[in-house]
Amino acid sequence: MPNATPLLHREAHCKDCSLACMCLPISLHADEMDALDRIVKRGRPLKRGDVLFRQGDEFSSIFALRSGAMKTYSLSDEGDEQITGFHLAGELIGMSGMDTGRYTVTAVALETTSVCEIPFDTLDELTAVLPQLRKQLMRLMSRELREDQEMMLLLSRKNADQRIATLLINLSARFRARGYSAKAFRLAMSRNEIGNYLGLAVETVSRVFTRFQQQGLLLADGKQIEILDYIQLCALAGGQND
Amino acid sequence: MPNATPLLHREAHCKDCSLACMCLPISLHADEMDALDRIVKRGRPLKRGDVLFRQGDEFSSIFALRSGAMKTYSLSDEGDEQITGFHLAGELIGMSGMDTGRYTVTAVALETTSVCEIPFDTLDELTAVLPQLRKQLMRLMSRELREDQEMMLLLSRKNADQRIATLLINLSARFRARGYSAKAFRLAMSRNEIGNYLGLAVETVSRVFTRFQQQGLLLADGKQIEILDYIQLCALAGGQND
DNA sequence: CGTGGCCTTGAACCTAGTCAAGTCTAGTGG
DNA sequence: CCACTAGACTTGACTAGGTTCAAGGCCACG
Repeated sequence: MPNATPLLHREAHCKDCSLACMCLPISLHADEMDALDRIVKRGRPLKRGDVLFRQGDEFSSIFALRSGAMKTYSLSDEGDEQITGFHLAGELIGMSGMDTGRYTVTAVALETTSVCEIPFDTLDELTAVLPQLRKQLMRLMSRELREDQEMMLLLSRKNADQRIATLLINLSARFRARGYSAKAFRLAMSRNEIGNYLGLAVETVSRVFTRFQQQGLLLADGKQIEILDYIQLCALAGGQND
Repeated sequence: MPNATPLLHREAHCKDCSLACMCLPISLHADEMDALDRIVKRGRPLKRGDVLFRQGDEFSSIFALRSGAMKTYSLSDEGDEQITGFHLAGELIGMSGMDTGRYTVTAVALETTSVCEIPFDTLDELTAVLPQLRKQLMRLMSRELREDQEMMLLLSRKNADQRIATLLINLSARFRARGYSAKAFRLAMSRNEIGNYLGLAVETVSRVFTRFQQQGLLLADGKQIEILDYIQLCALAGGQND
C-alpha cells in the first residue's frame, strides 16, 4: 500500500463517520452534511495528558470527539480540580463557554484522542439555514442539562455504592451505544479521577470496588472491568435502597 | 380610573418589561422584539402550589418568569422529590425538555407568579431569522450548564455551612440584579426545600441558620433574612475553608 | 382554644473522610 | 534481564460531620 493515508485523514468526513448517528449531523441530508463538513477542522490526535482547551481561554469552537476519551474539569478557588465529566467518542464538549465567551472548564485527553473542531461563529450561521442542525445542537445542549441534573441527584442523594454503580452502568451503556461490549471494558480514568468526579475519596472508591468483587457483581483487574451481575448493579445504580 | 387594566395585562409586552435586559429579548431591536412579543402567551398568574408543567408532560413551550418564584424538581425512582432549582423573575425554565420531547422536571409556584409562555416551535423558527435571539437562547442554555456545574461543585466539595452560605449569597446577588435589596429579603422556599435542594437534612439547615445568627453573620426571622456580614458570608460561600 | 405544619434542639449513630502504612505495577537505566 | 523508583492502588484504624430519631416550641388559621 504505497503512500498509505495517514490515520488522521481516515473517517475525515461526517458522512463517512460511524458516529454521525449520535453527533451533530443527525438527520441532515447529504448536501447539508457536506455544508457542516466544510466548516469542521480536523487536527492531529491528542496524546494522553494533552490539553484541548483551558478554563479561561477565549471560547471560539466546540469540539466533537471522534475517538478516544477526555475529561473536563474546573479549578476551584483553592486551585484543586473538580472533574465535571468524562467524554467519549461522538460527544460534544465546550458548550458551557458560550455564555461568557470563555471556556469554563479545561479539557484533557485521557488517552489518544482525535477531535473535530467546529468554529462556533460559522456553526451559528449555518444553523440559521439548517433547521435540523439547529434542532440537534439545541437537543445536545438540552441533553447535557438533563445529565447534569442526574449528576446533581447522584451527588445529593446517593451513597458511595450507588454512585460507583451508577457510573459503571452509565459507562457500560455508552460503550454499548458505540458498538463495544457493555459487559467488559477498560476504564480510561484513574481511581483518583473517579473519586474526584463522584465526590468520594480515592480510598472509598477502592473499597467499593473491592466490596463489589466480593459480592460477585464484577471483576476488576486494574482498569479492566468485567460486569458479572448487570441486573444487580443496575438496581443499585437506579434505586435509593435506604 | 374606570375600567382599570387587569394586572395580567400590565407589562404585557416585552418592550415594556423591566426584565427584558436579563431575559430572552436582550439586544433585540424594537421590531425584532415585537416579533418575539407576538408569539408570547401570557396567562393569569399562578398561585402558590400551582403546577406550571409536570415531569413527563409533552414538551411544547419554554417559560419566562415575569414575577414571583418557582421551584423545579424531578422525582426519583422511589418517588421522593429532588429539587433541581429555584427560579426568579427574568429566568427561563423548561429547556431540559427539548432533548426528549418531555419535560424532565415539574415546575411549581412558590408564591404568586406570572409567566410568559413561549411556544418552542415558533421560537425555533424565529431564531432562524433573528441571529441575536438565537445567540441569546444559546447563551441562556449555556449559562444554565455553567450554573449546574457550580451546583455539582457545591454538592461534591462543600460542607453544610458553605452550602447555605453559597445559596444565600447567590439569592442575594439575584435579588440585587432585579432591583431588590441584597441585604434583606424574604425566602420563598421552606427550610425543607432548602435542605432538599442543597443535599442536607432539614435539621442541618436549621442548625446552620442558628449558628450563623450566633456568629453574627445574619438575622433570620422565619423566612425573612437580613445579611449582617456580607464579606464573611461571601468568604464562606466561595472558599473551601478546610 | 385546638390543630397541623414548620421549625428548632438534643442525643446517638453511621457513613465516608483522613491518616498512615503497605502493595502492586509500569517504566527506566544499568 | 533485573533492580530500582515513582505513582497508582489497596487496606486498616480512627475521626468527624451530618443523618436519624425523638421531642418540644412556635405560629397561623379555623
